[in-house]
Amino acid sequence: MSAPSGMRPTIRQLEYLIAIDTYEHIGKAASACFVSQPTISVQMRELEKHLGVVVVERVGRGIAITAAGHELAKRARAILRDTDELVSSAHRSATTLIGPLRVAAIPTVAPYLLPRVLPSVRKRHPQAEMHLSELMAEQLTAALAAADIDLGLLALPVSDSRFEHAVILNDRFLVAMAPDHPLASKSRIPMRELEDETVLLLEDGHCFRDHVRDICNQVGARSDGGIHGTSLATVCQMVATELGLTLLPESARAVEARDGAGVVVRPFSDADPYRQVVLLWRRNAPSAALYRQLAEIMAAELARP
Amino acid sequence: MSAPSGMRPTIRQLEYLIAIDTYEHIGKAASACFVSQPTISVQMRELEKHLGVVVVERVGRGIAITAAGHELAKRARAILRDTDELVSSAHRSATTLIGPLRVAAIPTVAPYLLPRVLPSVRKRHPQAEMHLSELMAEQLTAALAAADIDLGLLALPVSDSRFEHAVILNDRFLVAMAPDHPLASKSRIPMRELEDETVLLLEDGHCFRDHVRDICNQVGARSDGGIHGTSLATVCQMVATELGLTLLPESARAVEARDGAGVVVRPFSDADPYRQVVLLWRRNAPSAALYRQLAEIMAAELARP
DNA sequence: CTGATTCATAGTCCCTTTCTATGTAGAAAG
DNA sequence: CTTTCTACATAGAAAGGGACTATGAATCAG
Repeated sequence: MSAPSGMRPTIRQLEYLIAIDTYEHIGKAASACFVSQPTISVQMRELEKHLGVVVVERVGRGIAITAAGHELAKRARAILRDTDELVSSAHRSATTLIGPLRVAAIPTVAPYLLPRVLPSVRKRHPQAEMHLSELMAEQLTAALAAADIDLGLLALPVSDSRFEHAVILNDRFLVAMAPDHPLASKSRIPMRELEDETVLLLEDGHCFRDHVRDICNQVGARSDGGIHGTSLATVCQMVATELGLTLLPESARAVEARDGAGVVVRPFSDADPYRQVVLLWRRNAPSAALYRQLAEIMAAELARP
Repeated sequence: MSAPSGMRPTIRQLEYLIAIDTYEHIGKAASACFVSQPTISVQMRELEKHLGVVVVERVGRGIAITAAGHELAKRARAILRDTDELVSSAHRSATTLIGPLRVAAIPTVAPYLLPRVLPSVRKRHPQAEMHLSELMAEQLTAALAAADIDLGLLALPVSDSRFEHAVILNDRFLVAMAPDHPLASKSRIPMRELEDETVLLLEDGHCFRDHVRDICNQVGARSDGGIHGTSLATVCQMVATELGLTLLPESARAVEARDGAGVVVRPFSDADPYRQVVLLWRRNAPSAALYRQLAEIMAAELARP
């Protein structure tokens, strides 16, 4: 395919050939190419040597292009046109995302935030095909580092100097419980009330699990039972069956604590824990500037209720 | 169209880009291109500078090609493919006529020999489009010298060192007369018998007119009357109406002295004058070798009755 | 922490391209 | 027929660019 090829002509030789075909006059062709007349002569000789075909024929005091030369010039024109298109395509992609944009989000973010931010992303980069995937934080950062994906949506902390991030949402934690739960009677819940409550967790590997357990450890809630849900949806179903309570990110409220889900949420009264959801990319990613723009678009989208 | 463009990438840069897109590894790309590793690095940096877009991104200890780079590589592949096609097209045209082959013949040759030789020419060069024209010797040689045409079919003599020719037919002169003419009773005619006959000529400018008049001058025939035909067909019609006799090239016999044309032809008994019909081209024409081949094909075609 | 791998950088060399100056051939003019 | 002009070819020199070697920096593995 891309052979070693010391045997391909030069772009410049093709330019000269086209100029000759256009003017049928070496001097004028040289002027048009902003080079001296011998330059054209020499390069055409060179081209003829490589191609094994005579392109220009001396006739009288001038020249004539051969039929073969004319045919080659026609092809050369097409090649240069394609080359110019390649160049302008490159310029376009300097300011616009091109090709598939591979985005991954952690499972506690994907179902709740992606549907809200994707439309505005598509609006900003309509021609950018998007590939979405759902990965837990650890695999997500590995994939990002290996350039298997371009962008990540996850929660802080992310400690890796190879990455750069922008916060797109401060996502409050809410207490989620069955409507009949004793605490449900209060509109705001003091943290201490969680003491002695059973807090249901996600299974291992979810960073949100760690967030929740940290809080539980602070207030002395039981969170080490053998009960783990594989997703927030599962955990909420368990909450609805009164197996215990849990914490939910506010972003999940509309989906998981919707009317009829059997789950109600309450904010804390004496604290305001939250997770920071960020857009993450490789620090030296070529489109880092565009990614920062994207983050702002997402944050703006999420800011309005 | 063919701008000065120090701004176009180099073919070689495109080759390197493709290699990188193929291997996603600078070292392997370098090996594939038979150059050292820094060569690829430097040229890619150069390409990126020109195009204003990042093509390769350092990731870990290796590299990844950007979406933009992949897109550019795709275009580059097409460009190189077209370039290779240009090269092989050039090689083809080194051994085969390409593009329009512009052929002119003098009026006393065109109607009689072109129909006989063209089929074999087409057979030899099926893809060569042919442009035919009819020009008298003087304009024909001028057009050939100016490269307005590629080949000429005419009769010797041609004295111009810029040209080269090959004889394709020795074309005997025959006496043409009305069937009732006194000389028609003889199967072969002594030249002297033309003395005191009126020989009809073509109008000025036809080389065949000169050939005929030379012969007339030798034997003392009257050929300076005010009667001139604009073509051999016209002259033959005049002969049929018994305005006089004329000489015809044997090649015209089948057409002009066909049964029912009112003209019969007889060879000379004591001489064998003829004209030499040649294929003519510019000595330094790139396809001179092919033209010589063509002449041989024509001669062979005309040799069989 | 050490060693290996991979790409980037620096400096040098050399080939290629291009230039200027000159030669040569054909065409037009006297 | 000679002169002169125009146009392209050639030769030699200068400049530029591409490629190489050697080395440095970063990452990952053991």
